[in-house]
Amino acid sequence: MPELPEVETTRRGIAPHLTGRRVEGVVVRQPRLRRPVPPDLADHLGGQPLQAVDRRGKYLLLCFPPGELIIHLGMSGSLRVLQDDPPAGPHDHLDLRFDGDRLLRLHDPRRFGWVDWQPRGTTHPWLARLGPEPLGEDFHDDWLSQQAAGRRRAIKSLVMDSAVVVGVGNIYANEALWRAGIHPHHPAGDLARPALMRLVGAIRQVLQAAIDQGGTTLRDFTRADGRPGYFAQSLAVYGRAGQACLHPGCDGRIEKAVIVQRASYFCPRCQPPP
DNA sequence: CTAAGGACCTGTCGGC
DNA sequence: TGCCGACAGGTCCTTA
Repeated sequence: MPELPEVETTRRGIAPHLTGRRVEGVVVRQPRLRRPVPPDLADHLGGQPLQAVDRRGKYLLLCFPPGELIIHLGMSGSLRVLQDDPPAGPHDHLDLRFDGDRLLRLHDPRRFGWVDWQPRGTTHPWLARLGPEPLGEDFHDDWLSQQAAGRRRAIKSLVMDSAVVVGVGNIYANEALWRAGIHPHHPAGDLARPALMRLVGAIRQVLQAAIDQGGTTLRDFTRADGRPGYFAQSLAVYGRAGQACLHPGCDGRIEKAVIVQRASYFCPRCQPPP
């Protein structure tokens, strides 16, 4: 479910309801997520005020004075802010109860998400390896060129590598490559500089547009307030196999192929094979 | 070092 | 209508 725009939408949805409030209780119903939920979460969080909700790539960071609670939503996770204490349903694995009867509830049917504690001043090993934020100033032409140089792997695989740039998942990788006119299977190291420049711009544009529209709702993604995101209607290639390419004047039809184990959609005319 | 494949889970959808 | 396999937004770890 969540790529960077969905995580950012979630962050913006929960932060205003919880920032400044203290944790009054922690309920773990299912500790077996992708990694085990730390058994001592309540010791870290109890009585602590939430200072901010930050995001790094697709990781949410709930910041408290002694450290940060890291939450990754995996494929199917979502967070909701609820009032009072409504009954938990299936797959409601974790609750954080805050003052004012606010409840932050983690729901994750596939349990690919995970939660961990990071003491203040330390960096979790998984966060330490992350590349630049796609919407930040450290993600630029020089960086992508340097990362692509000498690499034989498919460009789609490269931009989905979180050490290269964070937050570009399968949907938005497909969309950005279409916008940039690059075939997803093109060897990264063979791409000319102008193509890589277009790709940097396209990644930025597609992610920003998706954030502006509240993320993409496919199947079970809903925002923290329960409303859907609207970017799905803006998808140009993802899920559009067999349909007409949306580039003006192009008479191509979107094709689907599996590249590096993931569904890839592209226009064979706008994105010529290498 | 690089790149590909497997693993972790459940729910949904299409086809027979 | 019912069953079964394929597939789904992620990413770490192992293997070659």
